[in-house]
Amino acid sequence: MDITRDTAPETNRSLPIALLRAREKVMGPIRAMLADVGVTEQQWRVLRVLAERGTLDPTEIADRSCLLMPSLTRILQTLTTKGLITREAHPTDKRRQLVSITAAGRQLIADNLKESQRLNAWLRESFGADKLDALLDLLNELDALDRDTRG
Amino acid sequence: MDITRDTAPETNRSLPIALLRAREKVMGPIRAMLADVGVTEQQWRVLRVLAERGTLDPTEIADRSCLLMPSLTRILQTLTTKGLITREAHPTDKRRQLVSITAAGRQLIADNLKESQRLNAWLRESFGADKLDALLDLLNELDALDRDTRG
DNA sequence: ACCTTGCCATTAACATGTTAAGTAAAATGC
DNA sequence: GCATTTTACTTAACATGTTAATGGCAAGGT
Repeated sequence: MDITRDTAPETNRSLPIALLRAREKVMGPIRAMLADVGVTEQQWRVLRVLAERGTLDPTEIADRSCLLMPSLTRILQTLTTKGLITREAHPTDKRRQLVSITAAGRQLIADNLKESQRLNAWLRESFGADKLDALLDLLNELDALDRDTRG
Repeated sequence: MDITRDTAPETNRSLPIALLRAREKVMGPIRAMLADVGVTEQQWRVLRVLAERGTLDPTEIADRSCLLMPSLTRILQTLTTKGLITREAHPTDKRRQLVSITAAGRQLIADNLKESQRLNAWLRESFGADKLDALLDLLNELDALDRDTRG
């Protein structure tokens, strides 16, 4: 009746679950901060990418912010309505768009940057800088698995 | 104009993004497998928990499968419709329910167990058992951050 | 020019994530 | 015993995740 030994590992040794819990731990405070200014975690990611890289087309935004195109389509609509981004047609390729962050968008980022950095600093201090770096290295290595085997 | 140096780290050094990418890397093949039998990743987690622990109330299922109650409510409805679980009233507490997996539910798990183990084995081999364990340790440690400081 | 192919973005349809509010029943306090 | 609070679950409303299909446009081949 008890099939525990035949199934996948317990939840704390299950990588998908462990990744989920860790992400929730890290994102909780950030979500709370962003909720106060009325943007979601995903919208924040898009704004950050645009602030860092400048004008981009949706495909590249999706890649850099880890969003699927259908989600991004809706998010860009929302951000446009909120006046945080602008969209214009690509000069030569009519399939594409060019998305830019507005002054209001940059202001929103500026307003939350310090708090965001505070949270990062707390994590680094409370978890340990060495462990945090080790964790990031392992995660990046995991993400690169298939790409490496092809090269 | 370039505010990169004043903002949070690049995406590959951003823990939330790194966790997201790593999770997608691990979950992709599992999702593909589950799609073939018509259950989602979350439904699979619920069935697994019920198979491992036996009859449970929704609150404990939510805790063990890392789902919020509103999501779980819908998932339990779906699984009931699919005939994979059954729900009965708690004998003494009328607020509660008791959820059990059906024979069909156990069969679904049995049918996918080997493939699931194959994917786990591939990950362990391809990423390295030592690294995988180190990663799980770090993730669990991160998840336990606040609890430790309170004790 | 024409046709095929591929790409960019959107839409559709369904499932889940997330927060807040609601409902019913149990536990608590006086 | 009754009012208050707490608990368990549900519902609502909106945003995103996910896969498949669609429409408009560009590129290549003939």
